[in-house]
Amino acid sequence: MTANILLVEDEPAIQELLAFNVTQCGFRAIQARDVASATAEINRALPDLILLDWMLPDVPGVELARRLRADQRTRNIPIIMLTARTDERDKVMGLESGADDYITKPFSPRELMARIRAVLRRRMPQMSEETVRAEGLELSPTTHRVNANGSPLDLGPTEFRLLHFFMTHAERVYSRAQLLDQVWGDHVFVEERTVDVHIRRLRQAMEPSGMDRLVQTVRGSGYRFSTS
Amino acid sequence: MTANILLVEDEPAIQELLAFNVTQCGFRAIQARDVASATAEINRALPDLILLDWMLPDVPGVELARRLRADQRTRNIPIIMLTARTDERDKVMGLESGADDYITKPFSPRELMARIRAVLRRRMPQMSEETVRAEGLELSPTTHRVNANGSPLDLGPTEFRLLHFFMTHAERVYSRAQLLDQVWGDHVFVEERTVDVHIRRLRQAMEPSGMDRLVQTVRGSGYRFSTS
DNA sequence: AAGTATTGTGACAGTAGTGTGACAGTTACG
DNA sequence: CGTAACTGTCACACTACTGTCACAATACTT
Repeated sequence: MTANILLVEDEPAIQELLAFNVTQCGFRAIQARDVASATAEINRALPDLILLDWMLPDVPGVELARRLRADQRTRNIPIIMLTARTDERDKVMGLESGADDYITKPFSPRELMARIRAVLRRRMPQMSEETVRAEGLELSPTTHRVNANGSPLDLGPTEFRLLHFFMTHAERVYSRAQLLDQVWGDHVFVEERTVDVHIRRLRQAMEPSGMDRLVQTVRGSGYRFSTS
Repeated sequence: MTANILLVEDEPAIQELLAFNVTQCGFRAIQARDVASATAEINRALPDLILLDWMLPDVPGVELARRLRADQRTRNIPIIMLTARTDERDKVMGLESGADDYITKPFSPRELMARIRAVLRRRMPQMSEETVRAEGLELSPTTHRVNANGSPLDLGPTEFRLLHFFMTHAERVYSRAQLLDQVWGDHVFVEERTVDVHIRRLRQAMEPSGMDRLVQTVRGSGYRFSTS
């Protein structure tokens, strides 16, 4: 997964530091010194994530963020704001402009990387519109249908999203909180045990085809979707 | 969650101030005046966070940070650098050495505490998620699975954490008290002999693959995970 | 060799974590 | 509207795990 990351920053020293760290982590760094060249780069090829400085020579970074959010094509590109100001109001403005996260200068490279990864991880699942297949299961996001060994599965909306998430994130264990974040959304206020109930409903729907064994409980940790 | 914080600072006045603030916030303060004693403290028991002064009598703080980052066992311990210098180059150097954050003297106690909490919050949830391998053993925290020469091991939650700790802290002997701190958590009230029982359960699970020999008893001291 | 300290082991009750059925409130849709 | 589907929550059942003990086995001391 070599994501393209667009760095918009005018100070050469910081620009260089960013590029160094980003490439170090296996991402591809695309550099821009101002909003004008950033826009050009975006038009050339959509990046997977934008690291955007607050202060830029031509137009404020927030303004670019707003523009990107207004455009259908760039709406879903995650943005991390890079700002020197620390007072709360600026932070809120940065977020309300559509940034997914922000980080204040001076920043620690480790923290920056952690946030980049977190944002990318959060974004990735919703980009996949392709049909997912695994172990006789076939889930198609576009037609909203699931097949288990040829016979259709009847799932509710939540169970569908849950199964879709599991199939695109197989093997890994997810805690109830993580599943709530990923499947329900990271803002909702729902009991963690609700996850259990939907897991059960998913298993119940998968039981006739014998596929329910794929949804596994990891006691003390959460759940896992696995073919073994 | 009373985290252990190691304070490495030579000036007695600041050392005291740090210790006061840290304990005030419910953390346990471990004090060291130089790199030598800091290293000794780290070897005795791994702290959850290190507050590291830039200038120290024996070795520069950055050097200690680099060393800690190079060692497998201490790689994931968050470090906050404490520095009087404010010019940008020093900051970058401090961060590239692997510090998670830094704070310039003179600092406000509130800011210090905020950073400590932020770093801890960021660190705590993830216990080094990388797959650990040793001698035909393969433990993956993300999938929550253990393989011993290809065949899966069935471990309870505690045995899993115990093995994970051992594999990431191989060769070294740990007393029962230290194991309770590191694997159970430093707040729990549990008999020391309980460790013995879990060691036995771990060995029992590893026995079919012949891996139980890796968990060794050091009479009078504790246990050790070793490949020899 | 006996005596003492330390560790291994089996059993067991209590408990935390999970499965499950039922139900009321909500939304979707004809 | 009225009905059907879906959602979130609860109470209860059930299971696996935990911590502790008593006693056996072992290593060390004198």
